[in-house]
Amino acid sequence: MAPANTQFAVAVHIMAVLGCHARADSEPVTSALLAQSINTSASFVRRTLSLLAKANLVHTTRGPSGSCSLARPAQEITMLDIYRAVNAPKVFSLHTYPPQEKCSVSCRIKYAMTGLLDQAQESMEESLSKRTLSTLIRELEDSE
Amino acid sequence: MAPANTQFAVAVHIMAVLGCHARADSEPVTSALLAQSINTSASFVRRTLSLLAKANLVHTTRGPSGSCSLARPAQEITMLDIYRAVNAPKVFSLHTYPPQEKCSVSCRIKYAMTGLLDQAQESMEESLSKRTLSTLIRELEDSE
DNA sequence: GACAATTGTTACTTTAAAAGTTGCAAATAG
DNA sequence: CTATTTGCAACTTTTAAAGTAACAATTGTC
Repeated sequence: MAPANTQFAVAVHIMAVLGCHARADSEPVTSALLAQSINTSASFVRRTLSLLAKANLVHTTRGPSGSCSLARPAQEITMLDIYRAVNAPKVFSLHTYPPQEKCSVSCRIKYAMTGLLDQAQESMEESLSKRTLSTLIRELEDSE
Repeated sequence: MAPANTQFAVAVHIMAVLGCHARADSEPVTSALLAQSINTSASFVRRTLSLLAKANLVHTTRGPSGSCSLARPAQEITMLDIYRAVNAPKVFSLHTYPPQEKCSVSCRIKYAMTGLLDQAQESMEESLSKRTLSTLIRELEDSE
């Protein structure tokens, strides 16, 4: 596959696995284990994983017995936190054609649309901010 | 340029030009004129234009003196109407890796995430539904 | 009816972003 | 020292959107 922007979906998947294994006595979670769950390569997982680590959502340790775990409780992690961590692209892009001087619409449309697009983006982010990782994990478990 | 999904932005630009020229006694708007304003080819414009026509947002006529105009007043056209007309992609995509049978998270994550993503999509669409084309045009004019 | 000007549509090429891969550096437990 | 893990950077592949071109369909004008 290619351009479809599944970064966020992959990141949520990673976090869900970490959240489930945080319970107790679980075996340590490595990028190889995550890769199995997501059905992709460990290297690919690590790229996303390191973004999550930089955003202080997960804690990683290297070396033998190195592993990953949630940096804080699942109920304190929102979907917006995850979205921001993987710096997913904005919902919409403006077209970048140079404005045509002669046309007043052409010259001002970019400015006028910015407000519109920012508002749509904000609505979407607010929706994400209302769901926590723990809620998602509960839903996963309830569907057993 | 390439993958960035500016379809929606282009469609709004088209609609804004049509809205501004709807005022009175304006010269008829052709795809060539729109192309000038957007700084792209007439052919590219027509592709988006015909989507807008199919969604009954614009009215087009062929032949000499053929042109385009809004199919209804700008205050009765929302940004969501335009978004839907150009069938822009969803905000998020799920990753399509086949689930790993052994892993319960892997098997159920897709289902659990659908609700989350749908909700985010809906929030964004609701935001778009609250803005009409006439509002955008007014903003364009106010920035003179 | 012939002609010209416009939209509609399809097929094609180009481009850029994301997916996916590889290799190795950095860290660390034993 | 060695083995095992994450971190990171460079590279190739894939895919969907951007952009182009050509022509069919429509229709006003003469």
